[in-house]
Amino acid sequence: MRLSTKGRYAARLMLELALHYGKGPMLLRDVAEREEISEKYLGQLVAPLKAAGLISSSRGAHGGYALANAPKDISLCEIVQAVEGNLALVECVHSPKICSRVNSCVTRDIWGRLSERLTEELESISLQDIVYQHRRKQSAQPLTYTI
Amino acid sequence: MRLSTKGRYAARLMLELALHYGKGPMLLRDVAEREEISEKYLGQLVAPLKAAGLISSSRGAHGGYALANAPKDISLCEIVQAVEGNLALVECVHSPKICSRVNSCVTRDIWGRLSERLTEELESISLQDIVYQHRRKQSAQPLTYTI
DNA sequence: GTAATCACTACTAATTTAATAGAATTAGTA
DNA sequence: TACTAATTCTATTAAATTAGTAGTGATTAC
Repeated sequence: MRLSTKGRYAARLMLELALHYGKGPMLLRDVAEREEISEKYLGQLVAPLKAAGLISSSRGAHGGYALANAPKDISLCEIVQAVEGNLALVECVHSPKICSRVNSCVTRDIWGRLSERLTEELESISLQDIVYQHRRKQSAQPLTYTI
Repeated sequence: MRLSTKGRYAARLMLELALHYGKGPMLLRDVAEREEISEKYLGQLVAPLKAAGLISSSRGAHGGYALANAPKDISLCEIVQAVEGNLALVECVHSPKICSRVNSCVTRDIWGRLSERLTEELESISLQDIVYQHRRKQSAQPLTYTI
């Protein structure tokens, strides 16, 4: 029950855009370098994020990507959902037709409620929260070199 | 971020054993028939469940499987964990060594806390709870044939 | 001793994941 | 207009995972 790289990388991509918020579009190349993720692979993740209205892009020279809204108005849930699809822990929760047992299957109900709880948790975390936690953690980090 | 058939089938297998609790060992063949799951595949799931101390088995004629403890004393968390391994949403939470960024990566902290919340939710659901909900649902079910 | 049952191991087809590669499109600027 | 920098789109692929199937061996009740 692991989150794939899509969701994980999308979260890191969005964090970089949030850290750059208000400073114009950010190059995908820079995001890729800072997060040590393949630029080409990130290139595939921005499409669904844009389709979901979470980021905007400008092409050509001096182009790049920027958050479509303020960090406080973007939830982690939206980010993960954009790249991973619905967050149901089992497929039958969203696609009842795939199983003939849905009407009698109590485990489906349980997985459904758990999926809702998980979604609520993800909704409660905003990109702004992640920025705060990142800044706090950065300032607590020891330097990686000695003077 | 889906639960695999291992976790889902294990939950259904354990529910059948719980419904049969106190009536001696239950044949895997009967579990397979009632739940419409391949008996051979279920045969692979019982090994980790037994290793985790959740079920006991008796071999030979009149053998079968039974819960090792009362349904109220077995949590859904134990069942899923037995067959799926640890419930971390991302691998680096339990295996920090696989990524050099763990010390500075704030998203790892977030996935870690979410994994904990999910684990708590699963711990709060006992097999007895599932039996209750199953019985309630069964009695509310309309008959599948008309008189 | 034989039939019934669990136990163990090996194999496999299909799907998903995690990319890589390259051509096409768009926009700013000299 | 031509050039360059950037996103956008589509195809391909190697590796890993999933969801089984198959067969043989070990154990026990009768």
